[in-house]
Amino acid sequence: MLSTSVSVTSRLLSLKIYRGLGSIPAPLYYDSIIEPLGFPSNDNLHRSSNGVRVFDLLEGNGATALRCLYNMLLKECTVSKRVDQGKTVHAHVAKSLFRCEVVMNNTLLNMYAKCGSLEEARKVFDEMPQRDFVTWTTLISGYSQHGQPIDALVLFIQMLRDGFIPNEFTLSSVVKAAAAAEPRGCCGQQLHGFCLKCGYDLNVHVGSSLLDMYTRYGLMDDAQLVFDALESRNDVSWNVLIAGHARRCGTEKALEIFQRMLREGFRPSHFSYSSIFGACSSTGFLEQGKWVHAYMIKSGEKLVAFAGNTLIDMYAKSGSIHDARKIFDRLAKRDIVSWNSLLTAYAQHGFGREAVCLFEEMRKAEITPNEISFLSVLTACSHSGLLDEGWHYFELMKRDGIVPKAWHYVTIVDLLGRSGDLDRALRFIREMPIEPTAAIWKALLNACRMHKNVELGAYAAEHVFELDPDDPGPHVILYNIYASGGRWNDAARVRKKMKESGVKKEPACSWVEIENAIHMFVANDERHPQREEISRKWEEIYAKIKDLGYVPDTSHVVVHVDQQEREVNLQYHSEKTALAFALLNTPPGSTIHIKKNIRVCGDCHSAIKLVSKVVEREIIVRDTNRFHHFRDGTCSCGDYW
DNA sequence: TAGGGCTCCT
Repeated sequence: MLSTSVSVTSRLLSLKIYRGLGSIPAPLYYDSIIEPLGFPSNDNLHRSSNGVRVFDLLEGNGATALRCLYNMLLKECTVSKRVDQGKTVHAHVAKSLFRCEVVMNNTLLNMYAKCGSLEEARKVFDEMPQRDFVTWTTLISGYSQHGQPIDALVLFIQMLRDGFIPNEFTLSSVVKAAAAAEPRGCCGQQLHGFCLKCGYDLNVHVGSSLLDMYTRYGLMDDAQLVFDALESRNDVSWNVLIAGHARRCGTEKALEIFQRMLREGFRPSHFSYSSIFGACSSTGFLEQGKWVHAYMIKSGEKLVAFAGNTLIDMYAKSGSIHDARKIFDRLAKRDIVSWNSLLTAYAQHGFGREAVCLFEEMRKAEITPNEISFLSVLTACSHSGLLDEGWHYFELMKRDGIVPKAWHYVTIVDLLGRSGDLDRALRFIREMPIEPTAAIWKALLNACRMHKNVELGAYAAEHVFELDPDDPGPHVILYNIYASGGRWNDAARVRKKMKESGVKKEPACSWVEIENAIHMFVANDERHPQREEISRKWEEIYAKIKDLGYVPDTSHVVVHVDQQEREVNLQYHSEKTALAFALLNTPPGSTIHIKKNIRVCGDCHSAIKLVSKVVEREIIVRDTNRFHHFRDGTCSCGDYW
């Protein structure tokens, strides 16, 4: 028996499994193999990078050493997700005296499950002569962690039928599966009842899973109840609650829980920071986000990619593209998401040249761009009108073996549309190997609006209405195309159709953040306490920009009323009111940040360009698509958005 | 030998 084991060990070594696994540190050999066998500590052993010397020492107890070796190799394969090498170890285990051992098979099953090789894991499970509750739990968590929640739930029911008793490990995985399996079903609540009956509902692991499940269902009060009842809390339970509120745009609540977490003496991790920064960026709470960033620096937390990437996104989405770059430069170690975050930021701000430079820098650093990197650089090219560069990267992407997805095609249609070559854009749509999506037709529709092509615009709009009938945006764009061409009958028809189909234009609103407070404005707002001052300020600005040649473009008023009334209507658009308010309440010379829930209107765009010149200030407007940097009478979008 | 939180995307 002994000689067989040793010979398997030698064969493993001769198969270069050890070497193929890379650097298993020598102390690990000592801790896992040598010490349990009672060998004395040996400095040479610690320093040795050559496993052979270690195994020379093991000949005295082959079976135990071999079990340790298999466990250690499988652990290494699991951690480094090297399933191919795991299969080689599996082949040896299958021929060994351990092949029927439950624990050894559980380890193998775990290796496959963790690597996401669920078919292999299932095969091990099915072929096991004996199973225990760990066997069931391991496969359930494998399914749960790798996007097969229904399989996890089915297996859980089978487990119960076979008479196995689940424990806190099983339940935390199965609750996670329930949260992913259905948007808001009763299955999760039934499971909660089951956990309660088993006495696991207050356990920190099961409780955190339940808490997460309720936040995903949107049942925040239930989540809070679970959290309050937990018998103990750790950083994960706090982070789950913070992340839950952050995901649901409950930024203020997320910040409040974060502060409570600090008060109760828990140290935030990069998960906490990442959730907070993500929440601040999606809702535009820049000042609060900066405060948390400052706290992070003060507490000595290192800027790792995980939180740093969200911070890049936060600064970029708040309009501070230069701060986003600073964070990127300070990251000790960057991953692909770091590069993509900054690329995306440049794309959203219309910094096409910078995006192209960064993309090249990335390739020089031997980082392989993925489909998001290409999407970002293509979007940046289209937002800056870099037609040739855009084509170049589209071809490069295909050469690199990345199959373009619908959103890549959108950017190319946008790029061609922007250049004014609408026929080529249409030809491109007809020749693409995928079925055009609503977004692709929307890109063409938008180009038709820009270049005032009524016929093609109507054609593109028909496709959009068919594929995405509920989006009010395209109806408004088609209305504007007809209106700006003076075709009021057609425009009225679009309006009638909107009414009949129940599609409602989203009410426009703009907001500014001044000294930690968000001020929101809607068109013709009569209720604002400073409305008279705002109105006077705008009239003053209006007179100045008129002197510079501003002519109100009344085609942007989506109501067919007389010319004078249309001009008046235009002057009370929410972005103009927000701008007047910001001018009244911020120091001269400072940058003004405005956010809008829909696309900036064309007339406001022309007006804000001139305002930036008149007041000599930079004005940054974020709408649903992108950022506009207005400075000295021009906009970074080059009037195409 | 098994568990919970995970950033970038038209």
